[in-house]
Amino acid sequence: MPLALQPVFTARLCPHPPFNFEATVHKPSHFPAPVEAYEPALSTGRPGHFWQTLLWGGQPLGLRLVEAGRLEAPAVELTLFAQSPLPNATYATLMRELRWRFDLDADLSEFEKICGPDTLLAPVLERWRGMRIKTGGSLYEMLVIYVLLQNATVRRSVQMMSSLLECYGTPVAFDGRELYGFWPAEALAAAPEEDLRALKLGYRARFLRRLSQDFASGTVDEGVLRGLDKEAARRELLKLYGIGPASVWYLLFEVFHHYDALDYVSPWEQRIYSRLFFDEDLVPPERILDDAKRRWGPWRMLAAHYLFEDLFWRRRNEPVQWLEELIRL
DNA sequence: CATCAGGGCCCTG
DNA sequence: CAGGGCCCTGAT
Repeated sequence: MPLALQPVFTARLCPHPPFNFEATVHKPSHFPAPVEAYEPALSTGRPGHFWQTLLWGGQPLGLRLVEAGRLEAPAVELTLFAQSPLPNATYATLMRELRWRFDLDADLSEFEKICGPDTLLAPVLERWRGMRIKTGGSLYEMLVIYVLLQNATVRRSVQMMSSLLECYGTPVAFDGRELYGFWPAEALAAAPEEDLRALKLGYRARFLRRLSQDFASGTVDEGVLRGLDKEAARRELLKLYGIGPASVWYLLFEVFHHYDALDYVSPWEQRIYSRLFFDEDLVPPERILDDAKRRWGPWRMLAAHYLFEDLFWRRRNEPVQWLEELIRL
């Protein structure tokens, strides 16, 4: 039986305009995991809805976001679900955390001014103006996801994530949704490596165990890392076991919000950027990086994110053949 | 039936 | 710094 959560707190969030709810809460390029759910706005007038679980202070919470205003007059209705009411201080901390995770205070005006006229970006900005980074989970949770992406196809990453959630996650029910709450780092830190290998994680079992142990023993401070500049953060993150340049690239952008974090391209993205930026099959990484730097400067990763997500939104309406071959779901 | 690479990274020489 | 090895899968 899933853990039943009740509404305990509501708030109206006002993002810095312009804001695009749909493009911020839902990233079609991400592999699906049963820790979140998204329902687009319906023609009946029902606004867009987003749900996710949130492990906070050791207990699983539910979060619901509903679009309540867009672009220049943005607003989001937020509801928190829990087993029982939480202290007001916790709500305040959570609101700050969520403003960060959904990048609600970002000022995109310079980005739009400088990059808006760019021939590649202009049509995309037209469609997705106000899109932000979304940090789907805590640093620990995002590290788990990035480890599962390593040297695996999308299908395999999805399988590994499901196995882990079924084994170590907490099923919760709120607002008519059933999702999994993430496990605490302690849970995997204590798990024997054979147990993890039984979930077909392969050599990633060792990475996840070591990372979980490091987080359980409190040797990593996400707050401190958020305060570092990009290069300092990169150096620190590379020290994490099982985390190399490809994972750090994702981290610096998605988790630490460095809009210029396009300093590395891994093979999969190389193929996609080659098509998007040059309409070619495979362009050398250096050329991709140089071109992005020249076009978008300090906003190059944010710009790449816009192009990338736009592609995956387009794919929903009609399959993009070359992309389908790369995804192999 | 083999062999190979896939949204890497560690470790060794 | 280069290169072998690593888990598991689906493609060839």
